[in-house]
Amino acid sequence: MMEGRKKEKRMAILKAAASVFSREGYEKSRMDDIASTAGVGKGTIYQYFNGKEQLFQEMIKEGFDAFTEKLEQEIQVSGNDVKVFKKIIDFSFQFMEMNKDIAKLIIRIPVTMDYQTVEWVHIKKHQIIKLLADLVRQYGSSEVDPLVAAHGFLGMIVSLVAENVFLQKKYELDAISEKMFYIYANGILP
Amino acid sequence: MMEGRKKEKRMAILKAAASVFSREGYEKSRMDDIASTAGVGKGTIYQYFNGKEQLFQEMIKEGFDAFTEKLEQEIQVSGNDVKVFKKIIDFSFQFMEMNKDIAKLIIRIPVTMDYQTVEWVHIKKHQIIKLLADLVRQYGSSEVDPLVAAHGFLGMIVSLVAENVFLQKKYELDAISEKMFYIYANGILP
Amino acid sequence: MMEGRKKEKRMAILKAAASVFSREGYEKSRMDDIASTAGVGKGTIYQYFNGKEQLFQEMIKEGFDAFTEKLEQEIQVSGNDVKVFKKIIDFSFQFMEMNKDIAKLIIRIPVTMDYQTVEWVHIKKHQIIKLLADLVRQYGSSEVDPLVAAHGFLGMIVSLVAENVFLQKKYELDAISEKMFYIYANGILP
Amino acid sequence: MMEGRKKEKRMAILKAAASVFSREGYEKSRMDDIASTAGVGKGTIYQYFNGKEQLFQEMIKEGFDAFTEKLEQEIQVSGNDVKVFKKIIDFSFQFMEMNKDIAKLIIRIPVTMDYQTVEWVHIKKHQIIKLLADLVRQYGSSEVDPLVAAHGFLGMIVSLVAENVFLQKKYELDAISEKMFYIYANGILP
DNA sequence: AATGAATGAGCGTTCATTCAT
DNA sequence: GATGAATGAACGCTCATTCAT
Repeated sequence: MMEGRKKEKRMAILKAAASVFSREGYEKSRMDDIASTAGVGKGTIYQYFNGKEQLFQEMIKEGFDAFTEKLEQEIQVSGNDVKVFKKIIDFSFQFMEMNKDIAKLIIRIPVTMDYQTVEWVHIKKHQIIKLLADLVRQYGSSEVDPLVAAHGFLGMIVSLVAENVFLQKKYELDAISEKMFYIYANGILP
Repeated sequence: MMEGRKKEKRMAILKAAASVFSREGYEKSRMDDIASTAGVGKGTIYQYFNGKEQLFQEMIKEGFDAFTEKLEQEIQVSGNDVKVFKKIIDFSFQFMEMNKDIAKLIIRIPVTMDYQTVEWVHIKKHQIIKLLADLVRQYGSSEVDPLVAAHGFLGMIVSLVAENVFLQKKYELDAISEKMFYIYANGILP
Repeated sequence: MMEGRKKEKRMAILKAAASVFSREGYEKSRMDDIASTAGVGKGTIYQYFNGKEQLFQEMIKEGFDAFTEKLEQEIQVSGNDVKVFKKIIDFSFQFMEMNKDIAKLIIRIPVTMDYQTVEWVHIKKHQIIKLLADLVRQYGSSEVDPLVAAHGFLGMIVSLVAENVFLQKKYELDAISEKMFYIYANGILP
Repeated sequence: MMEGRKKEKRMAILKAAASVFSREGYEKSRMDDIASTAGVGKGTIYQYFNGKEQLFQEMIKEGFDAFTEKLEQEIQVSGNDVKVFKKIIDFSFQFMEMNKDIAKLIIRIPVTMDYQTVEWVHIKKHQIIKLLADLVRQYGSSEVDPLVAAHGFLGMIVSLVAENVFLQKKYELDAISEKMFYIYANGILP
């Protein structure tokens, strides 16, 4: 019971934090603003988090973990097929579409964020890259360098997600996804 | 003469700004720090720029313009050959390697920057994408969507440049460039 | 019974308050800390006291009253002899040694304490001074001003008690007491 | 010139600090208040002092140093006579009368003040006590313990100064001084 | 033109107090 | 009665900007 209430309030604060941080950026975000967005008093935030910085970190970590976890599930349920890359693109587009706040913040972790968090994100990102590199090894030509290919794949996705997330221009994500997969699979040469 | 002196001082401030902003991030950078790095008094900056925000904008704009300008030259001097993409990758790597300060800031324009600057950067980026899309139309298969391909290309470059710029891990850029070009040209499939 | 329980809890809070206030000073003491030291919930304190300030006042008052009461007893049981001053010194040293928390706070009532409490302490102090002045009148030379002599006596005691209470340097209180009494009785001149 | 201006402003801040700290106590004093009392902006204080704590320390130190310095002069110019104790009492009364702000603070250094400052004050106080003990050795009976006598002397002075400083009751300091000297010299016994 | 001392708006955080359970 | 989660007023300090020199 009690536990449920506390979990709920914690989630409300995290959600408000994601919204405000993503709209204002870390430095310009005010704890006041996050508190009133979450519908709690300013002091309440400090019952759940040590301070602004830890609040930011927790939010990023939970968001990124949710993405990674679901991405891994997605990969596992996909059959043994190169189409897994298409699935990944689709999933990424959908996840980021549904979690724009977190997406914005993950794509551009403030350069000034403490070294620990930056490093944490870096490690997480490389876990994803390793995952992708393994898939490239499995389905790709032996001519391609798996790590470079994985990096490139992630870069492509991020570039298009960013376009969608930051600029509020709606693309037909399905069509884009298909086209991007084609390019990644076959290259641009005739 | 006088003009020359002023230009010099302006450049000194811009250079100092790039260094400090890139090291500290926009919000944590202090005008004091930029002034002493530039070797001028704090008040002097306000003789050349309206304030912190405009200083940041001018710096970004000049940096990005320099990149775009030289990129266009590079494209024009490159022969009529698909190898132009390889040249672009090489050029990007080199430019970013030599202008890491600007590179960092361009890659992660603070989310908080005013809408005008974000929009300005967006327009500039799309000029580059159009340029790239034209090249795709010229040398690529008719099966690929030129805009998506251009986006993907830029994403790949940025992803690898970011790795190099932020993490101080030195890659052998030449080798990476070659591998990336192969993937972009032929895709990952066997 | 109920009454007994309440009294006990009240005493526990007062004791905890004396300990914390004396260790941290009035302003730096936190009600949280006092509550947990007393082994009660934070809200419980407010069932027994109006707030932080009143808690402090009650504690001081009870401590001071205990001192004055016992001091008066001590004086009454002492025979009709100038040695009563020696007894007073001994008693003060012993009392303060056993109630260091209260001693610290009485010696240095925070300047910020509300005027009422300061005035209350002042009145109590002057009751003691009157008591002492009467003794001076009784046993001292007619040349000395009883009030000034009483003030001086108290000052001497406080000065030495403070040294002992604040600095944790253990003096041989008996020896000191003897020496101080000699000086007060005979003066420093040969 | 410039130096003069800066020194003046520094002094103005120190004076305002003494006034506010002595009226409100350390913790309740607000930097805002000190600034406006000094007639400067809040930020200006931070150009001259590192923060609230250092401001308090500097003020105490300069005040105490001024007292000690002048006290030593007073002792030296006093002839070789037991009357030096009378001079010390007079001087102390006068100094504290003219520097009530500092006097209040010296008498009751907040218990919570950082250990360094408390220790610094303690050392200074013991320098004075040594000075007094030497005088007792010089002019007093061989029967008295010089250190205890010095402590007692200081205690007497402080007790009466405190009465005067805190309670704004004006005594005829000259008369008190004479009476106190008599007691200290001859004791209270007939 | 160049400077840097002065300024004060702005914000993260603490903690005494309240009140629903 | 007893509790402790929630609250928000309060304050020290920072730093972009101004302006007298």
